[in-house]
Amino acid sequence: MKPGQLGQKKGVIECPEFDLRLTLESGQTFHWMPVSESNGGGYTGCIGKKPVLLRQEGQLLHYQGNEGDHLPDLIRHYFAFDHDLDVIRDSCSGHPASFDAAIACHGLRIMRQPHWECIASFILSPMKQVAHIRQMSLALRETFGKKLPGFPVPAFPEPQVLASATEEELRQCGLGFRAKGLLGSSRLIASGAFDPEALITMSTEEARNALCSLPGIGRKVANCILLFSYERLNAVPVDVWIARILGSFRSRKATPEQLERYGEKLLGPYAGYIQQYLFHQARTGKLLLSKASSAAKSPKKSPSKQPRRLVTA
DNA sequence: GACCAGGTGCCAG
DNA sequence: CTGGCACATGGT
Repeated sequence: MKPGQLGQKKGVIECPEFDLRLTLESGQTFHWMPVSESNGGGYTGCIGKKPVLLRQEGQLLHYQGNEGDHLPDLIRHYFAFDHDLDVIRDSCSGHPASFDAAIACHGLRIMRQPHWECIASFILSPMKQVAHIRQMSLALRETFGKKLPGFPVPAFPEPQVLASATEEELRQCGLGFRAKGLLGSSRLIASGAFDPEALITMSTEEARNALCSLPGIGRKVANCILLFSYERLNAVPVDVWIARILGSFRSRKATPEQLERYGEKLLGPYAGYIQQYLFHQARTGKLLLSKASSAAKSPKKSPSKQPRRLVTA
């Protein structure tokens, strides 16, 4: 393709019940770059290897990308416009706090992200805030990813590329102890010993076990990947936030796996979706978890673990 | 400066 | 099986 034509394909598609900003900033994907208002607003990023600029105006989504990338279908699939959000919202109408969160997060969709990109991104996630995961993932793209002419964000590097890097090179992207897991997982996939595509036809349980066999992936990260890349909409990743929330619904000192099963049961067939609504509300301070939190962490003192109360703002 | 972040792996009881 | 701890980094 000639350079002059890059990024010249424009169009618009309908996007009912969709909030682009909310979806891209909800902590399921990490590389989309906001465009300043003075430059027209919106976000630039890649859907797999295909770069695109997106701008939402009400129920319309304007896109700009490369000729021949079949962007409308790609976009609809990536953002899962086929998910029926009304059904999902109503699936938790029996649980007030969840229902409130679902209404507040109207238009937040669980995406279908490319498998490897999602696996790698969540290997970066342990003990990091969303903003930091974003930094690391962008650093990997800048350092190892393929540049996409006319667009600021490079593609996510293939497993083969990361597999041939050194752990030290990965650490220079700010990964810290996560570099080892990412390198190990890259190698297993690059060598063919692990095939992300094979999980598609597995049961959720089998797929989770497969993911947990990769270095740097435990149950929480596996559930994120299942939810955000393999359409397992009932998968419940139990992180610190969800543990607090579910713990306040139920009781303190349940194991993460107990909380996960409790969440699956409480939140229903779309538990992963509802979990994401609760996660977003809690993380953005719209679910108030009462402040007894810092007291529960003093190393030596008696562990007076009071349950944190959950209140809707 | 302490505290916390979309946890995992490993080792001792 | 459970509890405890090291592991890196960057922002409040």
